[in-house]
Amino acid sequence: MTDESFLGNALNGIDAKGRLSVPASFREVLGARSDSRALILAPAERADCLVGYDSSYPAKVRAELEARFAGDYSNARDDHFRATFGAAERVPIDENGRIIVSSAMKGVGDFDRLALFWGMGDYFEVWNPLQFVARPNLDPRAIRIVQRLLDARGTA
Amino acid sequence: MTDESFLGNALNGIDAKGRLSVPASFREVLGARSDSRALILAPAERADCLVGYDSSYPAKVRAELEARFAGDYSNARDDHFRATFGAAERVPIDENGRIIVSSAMKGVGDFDRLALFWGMGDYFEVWNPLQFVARPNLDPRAIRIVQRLLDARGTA
DNA sequence: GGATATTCCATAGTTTCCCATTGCCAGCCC
DNA sequence: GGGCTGGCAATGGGAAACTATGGAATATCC
Repeated sequence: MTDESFLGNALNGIDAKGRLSVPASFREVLGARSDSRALILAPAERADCLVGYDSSYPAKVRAELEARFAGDYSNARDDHFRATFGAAERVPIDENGRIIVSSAMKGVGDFDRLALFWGMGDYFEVWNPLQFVARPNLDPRAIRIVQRLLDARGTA
Repeated sequence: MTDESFLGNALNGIDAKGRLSVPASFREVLGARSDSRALILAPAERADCLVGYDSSYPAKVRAELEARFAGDYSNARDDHFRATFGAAERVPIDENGRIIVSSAMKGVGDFDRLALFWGMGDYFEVWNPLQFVARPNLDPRAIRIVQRLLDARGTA
């Protein structure tokens, strides 16, 4: 079961083509959960970052939402589905373990040239590292870890 | 289970002949579900937009409606069936992945020159993007995504 | 015939694929 | 221990393939 949790973190570059390497350890977890050839990216609920799941996630959420809104034929139900599915993307992972970050997702996460992967157990987050370290109330040890990754890149 | 959920979005142009490209990712889902050479378009129940699904979906909708209106022999029930099935169209997808938006559907969705495809999991919606962003109570992140797409098209 | 629709081909901009390079870490030998 | 070596992870670049879209050519209808 330890295989199936997203742990740890990584700071990777986004190149001119929008390509971004998914950390090998996360790819392994993705493979253990469903299919390592793709992942799901979506805007996070409460922060300007992205969340990533394995590709079995949409089916799960669909079942969940359909149960929750059974018999509900309201606009609220529709808007909820809109926010859930239309704003998410299925992103294929190439032979080298990379994905391409669409411009839509770049906008949502306010990305520049770096992307920080952060394990969250059942899923993971992808941050602009500068937004991450600027976040108030976050554990200072976490911030120091990222600060060190940034320093190792030679980027202030 | 391959991915059979409609995820993500796309903003495509409607040309002078009423031609409209169906996003490749949606065509893939259509193919995985039934037939990628056609789709069903219908007026949405609660908004001035269209809903689209694969050709196997009407059967599912019928089952759903019959359950929802079981034992209901009202005019409302009949009107609902009229709106659902009579107003729907089976639209062929051409070699280049395009459909023709009939003038009837153009009226229903109040389309101009752009069409926004929006994934809803089990189906998808097609909007006039301006109507979409003007919609109250919709997740602001979804609206921002569309706003960015509109900006990328230049001020149209 | 004229207008409306349908099929076919052309193209520009991306995206995808493939291969090369770099750097890191582990293990190993001397 | 120091340095060699092999494997893997991350990244860069070029070329092929594909998407979205425009226009021309052909068919269809009144």
